[in-house]
Amino acid sequence: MDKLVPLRMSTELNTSQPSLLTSLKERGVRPTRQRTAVYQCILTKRDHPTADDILSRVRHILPTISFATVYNCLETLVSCGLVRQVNFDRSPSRYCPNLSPHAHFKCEKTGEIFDLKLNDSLVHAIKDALPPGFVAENFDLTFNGSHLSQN
Amino acid sequence: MDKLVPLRMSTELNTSQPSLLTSLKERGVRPTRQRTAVYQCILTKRDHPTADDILSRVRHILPTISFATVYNCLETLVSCGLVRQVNFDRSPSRYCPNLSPHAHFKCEKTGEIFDLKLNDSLVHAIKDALPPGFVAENFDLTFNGSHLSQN
DNA sequence: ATTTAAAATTAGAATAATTCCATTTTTCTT
DNA sequence: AAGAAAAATGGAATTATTCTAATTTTAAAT
Repeated sequence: MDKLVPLRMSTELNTSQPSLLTSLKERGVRPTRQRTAVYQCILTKRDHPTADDILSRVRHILPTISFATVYNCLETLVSCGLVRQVNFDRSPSRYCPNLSPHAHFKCEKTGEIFDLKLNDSLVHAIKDALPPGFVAENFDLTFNGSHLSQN
Repeated sequence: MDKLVPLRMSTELNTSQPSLLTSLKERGVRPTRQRTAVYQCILTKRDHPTADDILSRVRHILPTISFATVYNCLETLVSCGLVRQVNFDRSPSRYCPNLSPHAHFKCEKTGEIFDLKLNDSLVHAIKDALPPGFVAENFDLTFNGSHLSQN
């Protein structure tokens, strides 16, 4: 498959959740059962699952789906800009359907990953950190720390 | 070896380059020939080398050094806060001796990685993106894009 | 200077996430 | 229904990194 150019940047504002069908068809990518199921998994439980997590979840719906297919589907969804791939250091990639501009926070105690909304002014300020001659397609902002759940 | 607590955060301002000997001794970590050589390699050619790059460079000085040792040394240097580990997606980790607050920009055309200085106000603004209850030890900001070298 | 114990280095095996490959299946178009 | 293109599949391959067990080096104590 050719590498697809995402229509949206990971840091671009996007309020309306685009439908899978629309987004895939726009690019002549077939909305197969596997792709639909993988996407639904990511949308339903938004806990930044790994490919491994996704495989076991999606197998409840499509018991014979393979690892290779999960990776293929994820690649397609990321290329289409429907899903963001989230990496913390070199741990397994995680997948996130939130397309609005946000950073990621990983709690070192629980391993939980949180989306942190970035407001427009910060997004602008970050882009302004680029000196002349540097043109960015996207940026990633990740935090490591601890999340104090107030009980 | 126990996990070391870095004295400095990756995002903390640090003008004086700390000496290897001082930083290691402060923590009771032995300044071996291998560690010294690995650190020198990273300092000398600041092109964000991978462990593989470092192995071949350091072998000019210590021809028998092993891969395991390079990884061990890098782990120690990172734990001591003398070196930052830089990750872009899931490609091999790169190593950076620049301890001042900076982001990383990867040129998709050339693969080059650039340090981008972050001024204090932006560092503050980024930390302010954390909602109450989130305490970050550090953050990483990475850009992907293209670098237009003006000729 | 020797001895000793802890720490560090080493080579090679092991691990694990991801990608590749060759084949089969599905899907679209005619 | 047939043919062609795309996608899915299982398993093998890849690769960065970590682990392991044995050896060597180091710093400290005698």
